[in-house]
Amino acid sequence: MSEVRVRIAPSPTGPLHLGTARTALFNFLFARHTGGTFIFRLEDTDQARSTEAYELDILEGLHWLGIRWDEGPGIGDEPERGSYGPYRQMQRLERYEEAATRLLAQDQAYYCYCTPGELEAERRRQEAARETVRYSGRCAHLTPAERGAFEAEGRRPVVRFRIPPNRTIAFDDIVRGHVEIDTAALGGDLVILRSDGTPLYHFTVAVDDAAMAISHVIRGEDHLSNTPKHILLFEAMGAPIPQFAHLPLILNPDRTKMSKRKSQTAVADYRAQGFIPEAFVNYLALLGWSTGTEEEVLSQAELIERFDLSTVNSAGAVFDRERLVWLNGQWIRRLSPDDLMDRLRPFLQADLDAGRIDWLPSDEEIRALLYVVQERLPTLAAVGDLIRFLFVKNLDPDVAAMVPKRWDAATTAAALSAARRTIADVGRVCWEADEIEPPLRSLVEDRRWQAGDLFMAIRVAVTGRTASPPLFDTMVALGYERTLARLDRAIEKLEAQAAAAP
RNA sequence: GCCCCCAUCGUCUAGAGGCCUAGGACACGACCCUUUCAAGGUUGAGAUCAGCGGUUCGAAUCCGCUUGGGGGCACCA
Repeated sequence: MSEVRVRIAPSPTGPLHLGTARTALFNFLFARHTGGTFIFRLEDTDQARSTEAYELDILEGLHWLGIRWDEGPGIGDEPERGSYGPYRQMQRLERYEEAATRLLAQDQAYYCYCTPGELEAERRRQEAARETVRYSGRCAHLTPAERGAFEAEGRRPVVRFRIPPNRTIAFDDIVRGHVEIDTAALGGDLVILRSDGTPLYHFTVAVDDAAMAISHVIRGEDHLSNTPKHILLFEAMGAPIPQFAHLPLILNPDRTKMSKRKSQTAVADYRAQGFIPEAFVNYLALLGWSTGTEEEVLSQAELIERFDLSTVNSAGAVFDRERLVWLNGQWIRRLSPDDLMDRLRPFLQADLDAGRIDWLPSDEEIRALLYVVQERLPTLAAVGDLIRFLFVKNLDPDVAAMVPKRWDAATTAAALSAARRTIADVGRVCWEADEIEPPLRSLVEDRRWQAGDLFMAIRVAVTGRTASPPLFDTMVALGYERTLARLDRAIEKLEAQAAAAP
């Protein structure tokens, strides 16, 4: 078998899309598994919609996911790599022109002078007559005189590639098996060069895949019906035909092709929401493929080792955010403390910028909290919800939340006062969770309280919420002075409440 | 409209003719653990394998049809 060369060829007409990321990943996994070459090529011939910002978003997004290419553009100041370049189609225009010229010379392509208006009218008529919509081939056999007349009118021709009218194109798709499509269904002769001379997608794909010696074309199922056009172009250029593998589409919950209208499709958004690349890659790899075992949490290395294109599913897969969140939690729990700390910092900074906390916790403060926080994080962005109360100056605990069902405001105030004395005594000696808990438990026992009642009252007093990391660790993180101050403030509020409504 | 593809729990999937009274995971319920929230553990509910015909001693698995869904048919990619 010849060398494996695969490619991802996104178009910078939008931010990195989930589907592009998944296709890139499958190409990458296949290349790494087989020891082949993974190529990145930018399809930027749609000048009207392409932007540099999108290009950067795609480059950086794939990089963030840990998907590296062997050939393709560099990021930032990095130079382009690979000997089949350039890898930006706008820098390959002469090649398409040359290829088109060759096809014209061989009469496999011709100039077409139909205007967009004429084409539009033709299509309407076909639709009205319930005919198959296709280019009629009006310009397929113009005489030099006719061409001259059109030129004299000032018409600028497109170049069309001749699609044979009655041929069945067959290929063996790696994921779908044998596929046959009749050329009659292809819509007639294909425009390969616009009237301004720039090339169109189906043409550039075939020219570049041939020039870059692509061995396997791995892409979304939405290209399945277009494959015969590409095969015909490969044939016309005398290029070998690559193997095809059409991946199932990623779907909206209503099972239509995933779109930004109905789902969140930008990879950057997931990143901003605190998903980590390990989980994202893991999730994407398992959308439409599985190892065949019951393994679910897999690293990039494990995915590469197990990946097999021939066991990719053929049915579309609904994107399930809940499952992604679960995997994200799995991966967050596997991070080392230092790593987690580094990844959390930007999210805490964002909380500070948004005014949700009053100062940025120091590394020591974060480190002290890691072990209580790590198993509670579904996403990195959730860190604020978990520990925000530690980094605000003032807390205004809700009295109703503080008072357990069995108590009223006055008894809660009294209980907290007793607890405050106990805590104050402990803290002077040694401010550690193991030192705080026993005396509070004996207090509970002496007074015949329910442990949960007292602890909940303290929790709300000290954190302002009914759900928090473990209470004693939380108090340690808060510090002796601030814990007491918050208890005092809570007792004040409770007493005021008790006095107002006895 | 025409062409192509697809079809197992709500979702992602295992399943390559007997191992399937269909397994796992997410989500959901219960219980255990427990100071709350998580995490973890145990467990439950959840799929007449879209339907109908065939092939076969035997079908979720092979074939055909039907139905349903999706995708493609640009001087977009």
